[in-house]
Amino acid sequence: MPRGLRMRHLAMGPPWWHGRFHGAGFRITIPREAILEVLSKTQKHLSAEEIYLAVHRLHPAVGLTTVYRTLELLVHIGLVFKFDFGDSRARYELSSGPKGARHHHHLVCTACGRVIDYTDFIDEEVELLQQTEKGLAKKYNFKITNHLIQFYGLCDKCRSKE
Amino acid sequence: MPRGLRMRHLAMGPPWWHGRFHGAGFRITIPREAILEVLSKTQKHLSAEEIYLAVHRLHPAVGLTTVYRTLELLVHIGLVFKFDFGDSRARYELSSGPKGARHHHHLVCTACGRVIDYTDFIDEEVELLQQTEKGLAKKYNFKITNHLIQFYGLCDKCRSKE
DNA sequence: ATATCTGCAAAGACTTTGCATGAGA
DNA sequence: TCTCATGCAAAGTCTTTGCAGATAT
Repeated sequence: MPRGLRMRHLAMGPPWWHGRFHGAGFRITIPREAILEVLSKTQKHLSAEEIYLAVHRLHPAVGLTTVYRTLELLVHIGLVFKFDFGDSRARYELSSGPKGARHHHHLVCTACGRVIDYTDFIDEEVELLQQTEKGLAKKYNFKITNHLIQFYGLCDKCRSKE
Repeated sequence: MPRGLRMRHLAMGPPWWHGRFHGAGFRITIPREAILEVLSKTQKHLSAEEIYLAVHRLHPAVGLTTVYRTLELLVHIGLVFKFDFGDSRARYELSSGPKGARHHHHLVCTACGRVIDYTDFIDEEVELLQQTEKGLAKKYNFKITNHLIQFYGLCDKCRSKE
């Protein structure tokens, strides 16, 4: 693979996440870049296989195993969050963009599995969560790094079917 | 199987959850009673296999398949909540006791997998959540039935190892 | 009486591991 | 150059399904 693809990044400075890799002693490779690129260009909650298929279109040599291993790594270093929406396969999302944007939570329909991202009330939530985190961290001597909030119920379509 | 076991329940009136079964057209059977009994007597977050083993001690004839099917049913009718703590097996908890007690959330250590139940700050959380639920229900026309909150981080033991 | 439920065995789905080859720093 | 990363194939683990026999109401 020629360096062309990577030159595109270099032309606008190294991608913001390179530091995270080097800092932790990991290498920057084509599959890793491709997976991050796929994740950064979607708003969906992709499964490992969906990521594999998308990456595979750009770089057919990349295998599913590498996708799994890379996702595990990305979750480990905090670049990616792994979700379980109850459809028995893991879903992945970039934990934050270059600007730390896009913080949101999920609304999951227990009938059809649809997942809606919402950012409403996030400010109030975040405020309460930060207080809670502080209190919990102190009481249980826990170093809290993340949180998960999901609401479950019936979406409008499934509601009307009942 | 003689009716002795069930007489014990009848002697103190039918268990509180019988109505939930009959109302939904499901039958009350030994395996179902045994599974609910196991769940009601633990504070742990049991996996399907752990539940199976516990049930199996009381009723060796009950199989793992039935445990899975029963848990699915219990989750469906809202008696049990299914969790994912990241150890790639589902965990189950009674969603509430006879008195609706024990509402709590979880603190998950991402290093060792330990899960701590906490009830601190629950009141404030619940208040905020109810407002949020109301707002979300309206905006997205969702009928919200449940929520999930988990905090992730390092527990005290894993913290000191780093 | 009869629609449900159960247990066993087998299949299914997602994810992980072993190992030789290939590639980043 | 020398680890670290990858791909393929195979294995592993949890969970679901098919079906005949058993059971609750």
